Amino acid sequence: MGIEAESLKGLGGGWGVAGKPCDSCKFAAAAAFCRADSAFLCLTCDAKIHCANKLASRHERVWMCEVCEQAPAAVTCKADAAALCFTCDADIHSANPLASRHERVPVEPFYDSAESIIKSSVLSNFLEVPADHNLHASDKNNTNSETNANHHDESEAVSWLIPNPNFGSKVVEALDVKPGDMIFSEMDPFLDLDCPNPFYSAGTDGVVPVQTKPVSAPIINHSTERCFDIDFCRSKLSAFSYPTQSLSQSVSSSDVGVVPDGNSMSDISYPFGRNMSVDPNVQASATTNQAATQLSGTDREARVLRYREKRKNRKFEKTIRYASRKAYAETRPRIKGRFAKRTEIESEVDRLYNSESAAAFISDHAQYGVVPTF
DNA sequence: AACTCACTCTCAACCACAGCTCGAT
DNA sequence: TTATCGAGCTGTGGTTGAGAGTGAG
Repeated sequence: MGIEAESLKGLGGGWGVAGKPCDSCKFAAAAAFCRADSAFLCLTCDAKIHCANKLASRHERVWMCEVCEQAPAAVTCKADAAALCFTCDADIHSANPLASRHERVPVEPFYDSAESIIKSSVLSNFLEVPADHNLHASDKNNTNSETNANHHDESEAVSWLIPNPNFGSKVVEALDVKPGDMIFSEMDPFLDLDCPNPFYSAGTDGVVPVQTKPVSAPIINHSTERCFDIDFCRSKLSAFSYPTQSLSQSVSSSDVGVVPDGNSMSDISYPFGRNMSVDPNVQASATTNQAATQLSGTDREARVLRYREKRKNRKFEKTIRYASRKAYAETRPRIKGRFAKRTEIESEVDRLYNSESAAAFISDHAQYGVVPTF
């Protein structure tokens, strides 16, 4: 079981929600749960305790839930590449039919020290994926589209995950991502997962799915055309068993009805390091409102999960909605690639077969059963 | 540096028709 | 209220040609 770089960032309360404190040192955030000791341990304490003797080193340990960081992970979702506790698993994968189809396997315990596993995982990630930071600094001539795509994706993920505004902006800056590269409208389609998918909503034979009318999401702000139509409050993740502190934060930020001014919807969407305004007054007001508009860790987490979900399922290749039409199209006669009337084909065949040259050709090659091409 | 030419690549348009939608009866 | 009919619309794939992009001279 590898630990993704993203999840590593999340260690220690990456969602803005304080992770469960280590039962040993009571200081650092717990990173693993020891079943034998029934204890939550940080990396240091885990290494200290479970490397002390051979018996301790055989204790089964599992990672903390990557979402809530409050409970030991119980399952690993392959689609999300995340280890989740029972609560988060139930909440996330009951959110929509698509999510419920995610393949999940029981989390596998580990026996080495958590720290060494993370180090080796980081090393493998480093070797596996070209280091973007170094890449951008040293190899700006690399125009490989795939690399750029990965670069962009990681930049997106960073923009979602970085809890500290300054840090976030620095990372984005370090990744050499221009503000224009992170236009919200580009990502927006991947955020709103609540639109019904005709492929999954179809209860018929699947050849021609029943198309349901799209359900329009509630509009948050009617006063501006630039309002993005996203209702983060619908996230079922708010039902997580977070400490009341984080819950109240979530409620206060989402339920007080803070009406963003002008472009501030994008401020909500990118609460950290996304304020492109150069007007100091606007900056000041934005800073003042940031506490109110800043999404809680729960909301951000929900958004990231939605984004990941949509990103995994987006398809750039052509999708066939009607297999029967495809079958007909493939068998349909053509003339220079265009569909042709069957009568035209028949007359064309007649013309070919009735011409003198064709008759001579056929008589010469009669034993081969030549099929005319059009 | 600016221009022309040849070549490559991308993408919209075209076609017929089965099957779906929806209003009229 | 339900069933039927028909007009109109949609989507399907291979080929083509226009236009954009690129490199050499």
